[in-house]
Amino acid sequence: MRKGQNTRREIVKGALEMAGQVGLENVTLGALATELDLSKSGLFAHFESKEALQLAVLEEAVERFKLRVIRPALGAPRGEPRFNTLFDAFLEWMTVGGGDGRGFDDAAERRMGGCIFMALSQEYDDRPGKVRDAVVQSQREWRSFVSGAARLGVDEGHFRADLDIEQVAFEFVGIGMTCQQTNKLLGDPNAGQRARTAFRSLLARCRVRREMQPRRAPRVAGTLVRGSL
Amino acid sequence: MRKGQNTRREIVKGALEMAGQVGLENVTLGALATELDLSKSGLFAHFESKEALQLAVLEEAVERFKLRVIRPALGAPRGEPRFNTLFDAFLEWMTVGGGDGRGFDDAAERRMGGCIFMALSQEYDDRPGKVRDAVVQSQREWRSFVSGAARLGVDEGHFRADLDIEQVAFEFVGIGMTCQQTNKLLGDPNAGQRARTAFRSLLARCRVRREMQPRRAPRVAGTLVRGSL
DNA sequence: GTCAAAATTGACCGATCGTTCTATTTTTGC
DNA sequence: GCAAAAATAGAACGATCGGTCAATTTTGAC
Repeated sequence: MRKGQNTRREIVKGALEMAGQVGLENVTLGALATELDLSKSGLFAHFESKEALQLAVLEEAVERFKLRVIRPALGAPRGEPRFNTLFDAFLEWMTVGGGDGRGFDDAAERRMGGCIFMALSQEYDDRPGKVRDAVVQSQREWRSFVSGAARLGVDEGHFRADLDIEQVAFEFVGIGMTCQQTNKLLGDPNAGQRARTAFRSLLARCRVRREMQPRRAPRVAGTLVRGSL
Repeated sequence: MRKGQNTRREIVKGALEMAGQVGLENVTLGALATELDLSKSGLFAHFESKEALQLAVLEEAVERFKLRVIRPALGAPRGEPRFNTLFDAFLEWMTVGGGDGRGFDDAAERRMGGCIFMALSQEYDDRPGKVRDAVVQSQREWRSFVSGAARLGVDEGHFRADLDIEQVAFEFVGIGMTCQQTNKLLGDPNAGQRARTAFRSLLARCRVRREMQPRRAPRVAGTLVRGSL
């Protein structure tokens, strides 16, 4: 018997979309039921509590992120190529948003727009509970993946040996965050280009040395202090 | 007669603090009244609608931001010193959060923690209305101020003449955003240091040329393409 | 101290919140 | 096609939501 599992998925998908608009905490069982043509109790019967639904939504978001961002990166050769692919996929996720990856519903996709994890980071950074814990874990794992990709760049000899990979991850996600604000809130169509420019700069600092300190006399290759990134 | 004006301020301050925890949209008149030892109707009498209260809260946040970030920067000499001061003040705002600047209530200050505008950017990026419009305007003005500070750096001869000042602002705010997530959500005490390191890198790119393109043979000062930042 | 104006209260509105319970319908294994 | 199981519906719960209104208390200028 599996009809129930199917509707459960539909509920989670609908809740994820709604969460992108009003926030996960403000997804309402009644409104969700109305949108999905279900009775409120029929919907609720699939979860033991609203919190359980929220956790399911987060799980779905993580799955989509893996599908749309992590997997494409893993398909690229280790080192700089994978690092670049990771950023491209991340940027795509940030600007387009994460559809469910099975039969694109473009309209719904555009409507969702933007990275749900950024919203969740803000929504739960002061709200203790299981949902917050899950959000924290997802973001820790994401940073770890980014820094891991940078580490592979070092291992492959593409990046500097003394690269601070966590600093790279820090700046990497920062570019994505600004990009989202620039694109979605400020409505600047150049957000993607700005992000790519910033990433190119980050990439350059990963690759070479002696790029950090300002040089008053650029042609003279005198003693240069090694920067931390 | 002015007693009413005073309570109004108290209400707005309380609402701002509450907004930092649960989001501006979830600030509830009842809960706010309880916390301030007021009746719900007595509280509500000071505003024509909840939206008016929200706008007042946003206004208060903008005032605090000006007091804590903009003003210190304007007190520094134009150019690189002001640019540096701006970042320091911004970072302080991001990590400590914005108190009201009159008699520090440290407890309340720590409780608030973090930049309310980041939360608002997420909360309203998909929620049309006057509040969203006000949030957008505040963030546009903020970016404009940052890029203006960078422009002064160019004018003063501290920064490159061909500097893309909007790109600088883009990356500037990105550092702050990641810093907040790293500090508040992930609980990493090194977030501030990471942000400072990232800023030092950005600053270096503002100051000098020829830093963008990777060089396979660093010692050879061959033909170098000028990067956009 | 008086008295009008301002500030605040408390009761109440319909709507909706998450949740529970008991039917009723639909699906599925046989 | 039948019975058991699963899925859905409907009504109702107390609580709270934003908002209104008449009544009351507090305030401030004279």
